[in-house]
This record gives sequence, C-alpha cells and structure tokens, in this order.
Amino acid sequence: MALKFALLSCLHESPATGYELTQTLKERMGNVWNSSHQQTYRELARLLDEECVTFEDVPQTGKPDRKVYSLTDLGRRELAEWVNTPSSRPKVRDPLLLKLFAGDFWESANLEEELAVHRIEWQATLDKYLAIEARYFSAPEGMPRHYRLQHMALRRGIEVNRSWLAWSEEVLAVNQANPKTGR
Amino acid sequence: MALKFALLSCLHESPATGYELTQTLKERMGNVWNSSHQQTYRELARLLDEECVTFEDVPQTGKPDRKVYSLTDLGRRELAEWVNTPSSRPKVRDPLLLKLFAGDFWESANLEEELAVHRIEWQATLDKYLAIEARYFSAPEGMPRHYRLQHMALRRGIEVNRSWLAWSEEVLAVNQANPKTGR
DNA sequence: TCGCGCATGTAAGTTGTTACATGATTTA
DNA sequence: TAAATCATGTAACAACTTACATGCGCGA
Repeated sequence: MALKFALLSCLHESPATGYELTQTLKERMGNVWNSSHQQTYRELARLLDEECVTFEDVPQTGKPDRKVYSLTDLGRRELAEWVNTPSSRPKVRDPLLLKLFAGDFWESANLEEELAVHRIEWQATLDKYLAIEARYFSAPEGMPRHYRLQHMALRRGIEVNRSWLAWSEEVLAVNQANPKTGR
Repeated sequence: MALKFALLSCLHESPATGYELTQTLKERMGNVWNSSHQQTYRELARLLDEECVTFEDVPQTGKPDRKVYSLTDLGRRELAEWVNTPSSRPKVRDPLLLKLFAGDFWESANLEEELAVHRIEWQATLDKYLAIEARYFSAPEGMPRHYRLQHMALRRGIEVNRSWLAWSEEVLAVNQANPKTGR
C-alpha cells in the first residue's frame, strides 16, 4: 500500500525514471522505504493506470528510452491526504534477533562472523548518512519545515545504525564470556 | 521463510498450541518476530507436513480441542542449522519516516496527534519489556548463554522503544517551531 | 573480454493481510 | 447483556522476492 506513497514522495521532489526511483529508495531513503526495481516498475504501471503519475518518453541513442515520470494533481492530492492519515507501526520481523532466541544452538564463531558482516554494513550506512547530514543539513535551524522534517528522518537512520553498532559490541562481549563450540 | 524458525524457536522452549505461539510472538517476542494467527496455523500445517513438528490432541469440554505442538528431531536439527547460517538484514519500510519525506503536506495538528498515539504505544511496550527484564534478568551475569543472548534481544527492544520516544520529542519540537496549518 | 552501470520489463512463487466463520467461558 | 478471551480454521487478496530476459557503453 505505502509503496505507492513512497514513489509519489520521490516524484514530489523531482521527476524521475523507475530506475532512479529504485536507486533513491535504496540509497538516500534506505532507512525509510525500500523497493526492488521489479516492484517499482509494477507499481508505476498501476499509478499510471490510476492517473496519479504521467511520463514523458525521452529517447536515448543506444540505451532504451528513459520514461521520466512526474506527479499529476491527483497524485499530489492523494499523497497529501495519505500523509495526514494516521498509520499503524510496522510489525518487527528480524532474523538476527530471532537467532538470539535460539542462541544455545548458535556457535560462537558463527555468531561472531555474522555480526562482523553486519557491523561493516551498519558502519558504512552510518558513514553515508553522516556525509549526507554534513553536506545538506549543517545548519538545520534556519531551514524550512520540509527540510527540517526530512532531516529528522535522516537523524533516525543515523541513530539506528549507531545503536546497532553499540548493541552488537555488547552481544560480542556476552558471546565471548559464554562461548559455545561445535560438538 | 523465517516464520518457520520463529515457530520452531518457540517450540524449542516448550510445546504450545497455535494460539499460544501467536500470543508469544505478539507479546514476549514482539520486538523479534510477529505473526497473525492465520499465518501461524498455515505455517504449522506446513511444518507438520515437513515433519518438523508433531502434535497431540488435548480434548477440552466446551472449547475446541487444543492441538499441542512440539518439535521433532528433524525440526530441532533444521533450527540449529538455520541459526548458524548467515542471514541478510531486513529492508526498512516505515510509513512514519516516509511521511516526514513529504512533511510539507503534513499539518502540524495531525503530525502531533499521530505521534501522540505512537508515543503511548512505545511507552507501553517499553514498560512491558522493562518489567520482563526486572522479573527475569535482574542478574544476567551469572546466567547461561541461552538466557544471556535472549536478554540481548530484549535489551534491543528496550533500546529501540526508548530511542523512538526520545526521537519523537525532537520531531514534536521541530513541528512546533515550524508549524503548518490546513489551507 | 569481462563485468558493471544504465534501463526496461515478465513470470512464478512465497509471505503477509483482511475478511469470513464458529462457539463456549469468563468478565464488566 | 455485551464484549473479551480461548481456540480453531478457510479463502481471497495484496505485497514482496527470486529467477529470467534483453542490450548498449564504458572502464579495467
């Protein structure tokens, strides 16, 4: 349901192709909403059908044509309406936390290795978001509502990745203090 | 995929009915894995088919019979194998953060009301987890691996709800400093 | 020349949600 | 007496994932 509004939000900022929308959701909005390119293209087809978006064909030599999508008035109205409608919190489904619930099966070496991989990802994401903050939100005080609220979404991403990093250190300590080896 | 292992993890602790499994996932494991009762029953039927679980019929007077499920050796082996296999991080999809990205449509009063509702939920969940921690994990140092790792999952839940509460205060402040009213 | 980035999609399968359906016991 | 809790499911739909498919340009 909300993928629709994720795409409309992106297009509200600027027209874009399906490919670019997918990139934006993966990169700048990675801590907000994610979509595979397959999902994006399917949803764009639907939005076109509902007349929430239109597109302009931009021919290219060699590459396939770029379909540059943009919001219609209907799309903008529906987005505004959705934003002002309460939504419920998403349900948590986290395989990493689930593994801790069956942690007596989890061998120390494997736990350590898995956390090491995630820690690299968390650190990389954190660095990326901090770079965005330094580049665009160095002085949030004076900025208009639109940017200040976007900044709060980014701050959430920064905070989340920081806290995963801190938490995982605690887990590694517990794992070392209470080791388990294979058979 | 992982709903299977969520159910197996619960059953590893103790045999349970589909109803009880759903309750456990909603309550004690709410910050780890969630499942509706419909999903639970469907998955249990599959697990029965795969011979990862068995059940015992416990007749009751008045109420329908309780089907008490428990792990088979195969189920336990598959769970152990899964725990030791790396998994990738779930992709974020959060409507609340998404709304901030189209925040110039979001009227201050509506934002405030939505956050107020979520804050009540976050506070209630936090209190619940703190109560569980006080009751079962007052002295984690001396506990065996199994419990200490479960405690780390709970700590994550506590931390997450705390940080939502702190973050939402910041958002409310920004919202008040940069108000938007309907037309 | 091999893989990556750009750029578009289709098809099949799995997972999750919402609606429907039943019925006794306990609590307000 | 009405609603919540216990206890089980079926059916239809929506959302998401994985695999398949194409093809040019560019840099190593």
